[in-house]
Amino acid sequence: MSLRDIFPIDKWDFKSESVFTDLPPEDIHLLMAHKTEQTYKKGEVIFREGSFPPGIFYIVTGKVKKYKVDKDGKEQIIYVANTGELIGYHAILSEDRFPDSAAALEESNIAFIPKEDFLETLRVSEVLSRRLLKTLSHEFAVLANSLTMFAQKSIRERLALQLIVIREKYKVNFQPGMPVEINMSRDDLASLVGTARESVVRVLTEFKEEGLLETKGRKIIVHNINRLIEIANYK
Amino acid sequence: MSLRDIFPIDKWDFKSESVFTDLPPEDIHLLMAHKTEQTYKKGEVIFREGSFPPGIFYIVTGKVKKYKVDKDGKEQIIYVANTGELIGYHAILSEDRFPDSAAALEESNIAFIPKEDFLETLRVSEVLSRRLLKTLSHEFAVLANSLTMFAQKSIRERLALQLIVIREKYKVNFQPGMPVEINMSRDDLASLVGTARESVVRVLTEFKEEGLLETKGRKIIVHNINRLIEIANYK
DNA sequence: TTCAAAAAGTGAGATTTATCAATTTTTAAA
DNA sequence: TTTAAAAATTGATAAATCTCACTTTTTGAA
Repeated sequence: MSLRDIFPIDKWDFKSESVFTDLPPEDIHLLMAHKTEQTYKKGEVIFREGSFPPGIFYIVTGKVKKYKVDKDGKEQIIYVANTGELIGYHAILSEDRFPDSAAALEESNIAFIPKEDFLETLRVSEVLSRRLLKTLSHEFAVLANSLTMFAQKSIRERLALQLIVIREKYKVNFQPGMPVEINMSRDDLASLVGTARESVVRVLTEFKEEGLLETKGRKIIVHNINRLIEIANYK
Repeated sequence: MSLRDIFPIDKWDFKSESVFTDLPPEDIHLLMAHKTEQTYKKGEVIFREGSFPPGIFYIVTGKVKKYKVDKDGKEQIIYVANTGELIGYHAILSEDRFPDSAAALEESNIAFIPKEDFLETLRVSEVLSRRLLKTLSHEFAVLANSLTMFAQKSIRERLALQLIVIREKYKVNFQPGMPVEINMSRDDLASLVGTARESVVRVLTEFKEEGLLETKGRKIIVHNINRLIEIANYK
């Protein structure tokens, strides 16, 4: 039984399908004409909110947090993008600055595609344009869900929900029955859940005491996802 | 001096410019070929989350709340759409059900455009397609801001911010110096701020005592928007 | 205009969450 | 391996917010 059967993961994940699905080879070629690939170390910033976008980024491998920093320096993670996802296109499409920052959550391989190539491909490719419209409107649904979660759910509920969602992203070479290790700092988890680090730790302790998960160092291994789904209290 | 000079209202409002700006007359004609117009009474539902989208809606006059209802029946307003805005297109573009519900906040005149006409216009009109991409990516920035607000700001800050944002939407035939009356139920305000009605009332009372605003029945008239901006504590 | 229903407002107490100040554990560089 | 720095954890207390029960005011239909 897949998670998808018991939890609507698509409502919390941007990537229902890749932006490049069904993209004709010639479009891909045009898009990739001047791409450059670069490795970002854990914590390294890929782009910063408020700066002008030089192009878009494709996550070849790794994970990236998209976040905002408020005037007091407090960080809020908007979304965690995974291998195969495109980032940084909102700024170019809206003809504005980056609305958020992006940093590698782990060592990541990221391809850079110059703005000109992206816009040119968009101009000629109806498929790309259509796919971006689909992606962006799906993202709207995901953000609307997140927004409602932050506005209405308790920290316990939010942490349960985010553990379910983030766990999916830590499934690499996953085989059924194989344990999934969530390897995320408590500070990042707190920023994802929208709370203080101490509160995350306390609820994690509760979950441990209830036998829902175990920790190995900073790593979290979920044992009872069904119960987490119940706690998340999501219709 | 306009609000725009002292507060980044665009970061909180979807409508930086209309989706129909620069749309060639022939595209408009195609889009409007089978449009029907209908009046919705205050509170009347326009579409409901989870149902399949028959088309898109254009607000000719009036205001519409886009909201989600959670399993306990609690309502969360995602966004308040105003005269001139298009709603309901996310579901069609994402080939999914409506991600949220929409209801009239006041008596509203709303045009319905069948799905087929919208998709056909999108197929032939590069301008429409491009404009929707721009609109959707701007919406992303707005929702990311809202999300951060819910996750990190106090109720006092959130209410101050939403009063600034919502007040703009109640400027009809506005002349400088003319008072703007925000005519919104405390329940809707609470749903917009993500809190309980009582908390909204209490903070409104504080604001009144501090001389920032007055109320006339349910109507709110802001007197000191600069101070509200300070309280909102937004960079 | 009247008046009943709906909405707004108030108070007290309970609950949740944040903050601060530690202590313990983990991580990664030498 | 060792070990210092970083990260995680814990406890106590303060602050914010919610909930419930109630009163007052407003609204809109008759």
